[in-house]
Parts: sequence; C-alpha cells; structure tokens
Amino acid sequence: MKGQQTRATILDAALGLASQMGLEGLSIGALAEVTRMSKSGVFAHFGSREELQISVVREYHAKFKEEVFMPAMRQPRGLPRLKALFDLWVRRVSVEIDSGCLYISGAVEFDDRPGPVRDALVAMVRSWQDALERAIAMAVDAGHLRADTEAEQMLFEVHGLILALHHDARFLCKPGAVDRARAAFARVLAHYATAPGERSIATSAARLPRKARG
Amino acid sequence: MKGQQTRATILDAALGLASQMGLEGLSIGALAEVTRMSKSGVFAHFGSREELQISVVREYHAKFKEEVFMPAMRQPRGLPRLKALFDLWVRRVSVEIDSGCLYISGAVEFDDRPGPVRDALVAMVRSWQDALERAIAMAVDAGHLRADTEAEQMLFEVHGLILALHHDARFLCKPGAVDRARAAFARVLAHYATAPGERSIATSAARLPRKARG
DNA sequence: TGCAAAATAGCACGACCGTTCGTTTTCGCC
DNA sequence: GGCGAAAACGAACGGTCGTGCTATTTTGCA
Repeated sequence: MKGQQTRATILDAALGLASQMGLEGLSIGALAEVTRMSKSGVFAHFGSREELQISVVREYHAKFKEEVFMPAMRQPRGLPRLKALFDLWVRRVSVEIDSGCLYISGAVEFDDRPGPVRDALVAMVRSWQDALERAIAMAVDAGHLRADTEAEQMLFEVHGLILALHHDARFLCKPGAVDRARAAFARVLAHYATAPGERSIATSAARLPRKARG
Repeated sequence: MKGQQTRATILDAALGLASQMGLEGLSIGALAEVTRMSKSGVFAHFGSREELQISVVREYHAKFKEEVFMPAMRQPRGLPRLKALFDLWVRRVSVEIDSGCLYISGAVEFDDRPGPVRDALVAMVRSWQDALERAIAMAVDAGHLRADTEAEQMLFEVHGLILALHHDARFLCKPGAVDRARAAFARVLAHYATAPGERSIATSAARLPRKARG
C-alpha cells in the first residue's frame, strides 16, 4: 500500500519536528506544511494528535535502539559493552545537539501530564534504563566492577552525566561538555571498578581527562 | 498603588502555573481564570506574554536565591558552604517534586528557541552555576578539596546529580532518588577531597549511603 | 481498461490563543 | 464628596489549533 510509505514519510518529518519543538509543540498544521500535504491528509494517518505523538515516541525508540543499543550488544558482556553503551549514547546526544533528545525533552514536558503519551514515554525510557542496568549487573558478574556495586545507584550517576551533557551543550552552549561527560564517566567507572581502599589498574589513566578545557 | 499588589498576586499564580505547565504552556487566559480576573486585566500588567514569561523567570530566580543561595551564604566558606548549597538545592527539588523546577523545564523548552525569554533564563541559570563554581573554588582555596580540582568539571558532575534526581523523581516516579543524589554527592566529594592515591579522612564514612535502598 | 477501495484534499466548525480598544469601575488625594 | 488617574473589564479581531465531514483523486487488482 502507498499509505504505509507516506505514513513513514510523515513520521520521519514528525520526528524532526518534535525533536525541535517538543512533543507538545508538534502540530498537524506544521507537519502538513513540511510534508506538503493537507492537514486532513496527515490527520487521517493517525486518527488523533495523541496517536501521532505516541507513534513519534515509538519511532524515536526504534531509532534509538537501532543506533545505541544494538551496536553495543555486539560487544562482549561486561566493561566493554558498558563502555560502548555510554559511548554510543554520548555520541547520539552529541549529534542531537541541534535537534534535541526526545527522551529528555519528553520527560520534562510530560512529567506531570498524565495520559497515554506519558505512559508510552515512560515505558520507552524505562526499557532503556533497564537495559543499562542489566549491562552494569553483567559487568559486576564478570568481575569487572566491584561485587558490592549497586547497579541502580551507578545508573543514576551515569544518567546524570548524560542529562548534564544535554543541558550544558544545548541550553548553555558550553563547549567541551562532551569531554566533561566522558571524563566523569571514567571517574565513575574507576570508582566502581576499584576494590575499596585499592587503586584501580585498568582505569587509572582515565582519571584525568585528556583535554577538558573549555 | 494597588497595581503592584495585584501584579504580585498574578505573578505568584503565574509561577505556580508555569511550574506545572511549563513556560510555554503558561497562558493568559488560564492565568485570568485562576486569579479571577479578566484576560485584558491580567494582560495590562505585563504588556505582552513574553514580558510575563520573563517576569516569571525573574520571580523564580528571586525565590530560588532566597531559598537556596542566601541561607548557604551563612555557612563558612569551603566545604560547609558547598555542602549546604547542595543540600538546600536537593531539598528544593524535593519540595518541587510535584510542581517542577522552572530552571530545568525552561532549559529544555528553550534550548533551541532563541529570544528574550531564553536569554533571561540562561542568565539566571548561569548566575546560579557561577555561584556554585565560586563555592567550589573557595573550597579548593581553603584546602578542603584537592588543589588540582577543576571547578567546572566538578560542577558538571554535581549538576548532573540534580538533573537525574529531578528526572527520576518527577518523571519516572522512582522512590529513593533523593538518597541516591545525596550518596552520589558524597562520592563526588570524597573523590575531590582526597589527594591522589590517598584515602580520604573527613569523608570516608560518607562513601557508602546510609539508606539508599529504594 | 474499468472499478472498488484506499488515500488525499477541501472546507467548516468550535475552541483557545495573544492582543487591541473603548468603557467602566475603583482608588488615592485635595 | 468630588475629581483625576489608575486599574480592571468586556467585546472583538485575526490567527492557529485539532477534528469532523464530504468530495476528489489516486491506487491496486481483475
């Protein structure tokens, strides 16, 4: 059918528009203008604005999975995979510096706006965080991280680095934010990789950033 | 004059409304309904919606300064003041868990929407971050933190903790996020307070959170 | 090639938006 | 108490929004 193809086209444009204006800022009129279609033509593909927003969230999730999650899965379990996950994540946020991360903007937009869109968003973010937490747990099991590592605590700290990166780079336009995030991640890694009271071996060189000057 | 008083009333209601719906979601109509005034009556106090938004940002900044910055300034320079700043910050975000932090939501909403509102927002956030950075630098000067501490790097990491706290508590509704943030801050502090290769004395007990289960 | 069905367009509706303008109410002061 | 000014109101405008309808075009298949 032709419908599925144009639907994909619309969805692609919607993703770009939503990344820029936010999920709430996404309007059918603007979308119609971009895709050079009529408003009702666009509308018919989704049945409602809410369904459009949910579709956009799902589309973003698919792209995110394809770009960040899948490649990292090709790395061996443990530290290599964990490092790959973070690296790909940072890389994606860096690319998104002038388009915006839908997970982050969506989280802020819908943090007190209940409904199906928020539910979809929460589900997607949770599934991503769960994947990260599993990767951390695997690194613990593999002996790459300390046995007493609290995966959820480490996830909290790592996630904060991504949020700070997004904030500083996109909002404050601070240069060097990427290096800051990478250096901080190395620090976190060094902490959780080192037995208490003992110096790390594998990550000792990563403690000081190579070039973190702004 | 009566004007200043009602203006303050409107601004107060606007602050609550903007914290909940975001700065872009703030509408004069809704504001008029809440304050039981006419749309034009509200409008007349600001002259434009943009001016209203900027006024709200300024009002939030004043409240933030009063509640977080000022009390911490009563602590002696160095670690005590730095700890107080973080503690008050966390406390504020905790209270805001069901109203939202305007700095964070504003940063996401206006990260690619140039204009006076964004400029005001950036100026406020920057002034707050500068204050934090100064507090870190003072702690270094006082010998409470390692001499090679990069204040900007440490600020990046601490700021990330607040963002992660806001995200997990408000969007994901995860319990225990406050404790996670506090524990992570203690970890960061322990790192920057310890001379390389040596164990910290003052903060060794703070490395493991008291009750971070959640 | 012709025909049903799917896809798109066109149009109108009601709601809300920010803003303007003229009027009316209220306030502060002599 | 009255008077000038400040403040609040009410109605209207042009605009955009999401969403129903009904045509019209396009598509895929026999």
